[in-house]
Amino acid sequence: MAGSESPQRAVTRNDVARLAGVSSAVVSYVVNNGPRPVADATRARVLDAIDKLGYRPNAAARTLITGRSDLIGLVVPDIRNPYFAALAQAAETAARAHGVNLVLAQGATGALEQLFESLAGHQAAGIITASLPEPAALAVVARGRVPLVRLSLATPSEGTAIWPDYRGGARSAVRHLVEVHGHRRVALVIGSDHPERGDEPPDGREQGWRDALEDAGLTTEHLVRVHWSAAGGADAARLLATRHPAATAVFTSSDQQAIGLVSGLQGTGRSIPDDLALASFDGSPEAAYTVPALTTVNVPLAAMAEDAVAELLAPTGRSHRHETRLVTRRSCGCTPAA
Amino acid sequence: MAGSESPQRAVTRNDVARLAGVSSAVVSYVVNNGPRPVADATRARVLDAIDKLGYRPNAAARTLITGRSDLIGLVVPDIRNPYFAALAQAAETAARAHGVNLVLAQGATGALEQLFESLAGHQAAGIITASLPEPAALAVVARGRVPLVRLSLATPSEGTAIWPDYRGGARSAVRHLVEVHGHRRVALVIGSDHPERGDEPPDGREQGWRDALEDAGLTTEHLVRVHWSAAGGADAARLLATRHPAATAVFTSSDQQAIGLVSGLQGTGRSIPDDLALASFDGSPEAAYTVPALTTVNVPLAAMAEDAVAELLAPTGRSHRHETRLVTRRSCGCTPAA
DNA sequence: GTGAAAGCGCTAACAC
DNA sequence: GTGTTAGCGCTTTCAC
Repeated sequence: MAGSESPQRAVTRNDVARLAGVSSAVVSYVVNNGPRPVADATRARVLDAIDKLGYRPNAAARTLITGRSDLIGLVVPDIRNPYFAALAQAAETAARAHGVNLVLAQGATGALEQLFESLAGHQAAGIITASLPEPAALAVVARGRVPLVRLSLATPSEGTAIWPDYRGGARSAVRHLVEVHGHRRVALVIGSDHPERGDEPPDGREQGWRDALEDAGLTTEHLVRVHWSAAGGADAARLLATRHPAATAVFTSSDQQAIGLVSGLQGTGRSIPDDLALASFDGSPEAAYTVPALTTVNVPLAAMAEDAVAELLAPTGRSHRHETRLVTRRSCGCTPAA
Repeated sequence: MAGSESPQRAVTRNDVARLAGVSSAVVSYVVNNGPRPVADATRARVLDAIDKLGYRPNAAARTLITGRSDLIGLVVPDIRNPYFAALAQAAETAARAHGVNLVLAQGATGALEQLFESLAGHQAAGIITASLPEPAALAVVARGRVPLVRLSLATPSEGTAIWPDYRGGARSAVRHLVEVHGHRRVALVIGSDHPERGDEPPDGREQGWRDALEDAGLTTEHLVRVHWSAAGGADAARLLATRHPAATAVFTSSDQQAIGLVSGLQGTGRSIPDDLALASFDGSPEAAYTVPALTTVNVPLAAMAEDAVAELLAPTGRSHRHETRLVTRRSCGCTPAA
């Protein structure tokens, strides 16, 4: 349909060299812009041959010799979770901008060793993980000398970490509920991977909630622990009704929980924001389209992902925190901007 | 902290062979379970050496010689879109089950050539795309002999396709609005990548809506064309109010549009399902947590993704359609199950 | 500014 | 059942 090339064998660098009348080394210099200079005329001939032949470098051969591929791994617990989807889109964009490919892997703590093993076997340039790796998984990347950065995980662990200011963000949301809307009893719906065990390492959101309440001389008694998911939020709606009916406002640790909470409130006769003011954490895009729209703490995922990729490609070993920003919408009682 | 291995040079197959007292070929036979048999005792020695040394096969070397890597590409327009996030999670799960890694790429028609070029350079075992490739991109994979399957794209194109029964699914949803809830004027909110141009190739959802209405002897005059997104759905809310105020029910071509529509209806005095019954298409998880919960046509993404991966790994060239299933919730006027 | 050549780690004939 | 060996396509050192 297109031409008459013989597609039997892949075009190699030698074919290009032959057509351009140069050695294969020169083709390499041209393709990689170095490490040796090439005369302009020669370069043009090579480029021309590459084009004519439809030559495409073999990534495996390059990786084999350099010992480093243009792959980086991204590990998230579940890509369906909109927060991780947003994180993945940010990571893919950043990776692409740096000319590297993202290998997507889903997995939770305890199931990461295999994943890391596979990524290391590919000589991945690095791994970004939003799942907290277990020690065995950490050992794998250490042995393979694969740089690792924890993205969006404030929990202390080895390696570099890039995370949002969970504590400050939570504090600003709760402070908003207290100072702007006058709430005195603000509940916390805190996320957990295992709500029944309740042994999560704290990431600052709970502390931020305490900070804001203590700053205002209020008590921090209304706390409910559920999954991070929308289903968890629906659970929280029930728990709040039975255990903390006096709370007039609530801060949820994820937008998904907020969505589930709103859903779970249906048919209970309580509505948001009139009977219960709501602010959450994440800043996911859908927060603008819920009913009512969510007031939420925006996490700068694009900047964080960019930092994570840059860190992998040129490790500095410096962990750092990113500032968050409160976005007010209807759910806290704010009226839409005119 | 862990041991005292010398992590300077990577452990190779030769190191394993030496420790196990066999040749490197035998190590290969053990690692790959073939192509030649190995005595049990020898196998045990090799496995033991692998374990002791922490040997990990070099994927690049293997790819170089076999000409095929264990990578498959997944191309989606935007992973933040919950439909594609769900598709990606299904694809990742299926890929993992087959022992292959997923390279995530985001891109739309017109920007796929580079992406495919990169994937082909990695000797990807195949590419799953949910974005419709332009001819130039198609040429790349053809030249590189990379199997391609279009997932969730019914639009005619080259290669194999796996898609949901858009037409039948839409028809069943609209029929439900008509037959069960008695609606006579059912609007369609159809998605488009370029609503202003309106030159989308049809995928069956529009036809399914027509089918159901024509089956019932109703007119198909209420049609609005907007983006697939929640923002598009909010636009649709406005357009319906001004252009099609008589419609008493609406079928949206994506859950995101339904979410945006519900959001856009706020403050207009019309509520769902009482003033406007709503059914949509996708079956995304969040449809259960909107307010009201969405009646939607469920797309069997897990099965589709499994088929797509299987097709890449052992091409049959057979395109096929998957059945959908209507899930009724509050938005169409159905009451929750007792 | 260009070329020759030595591998990178692995697979799979092929020999025994 | 096991060992020997010839490359896969590329990068880069070292000559010229």
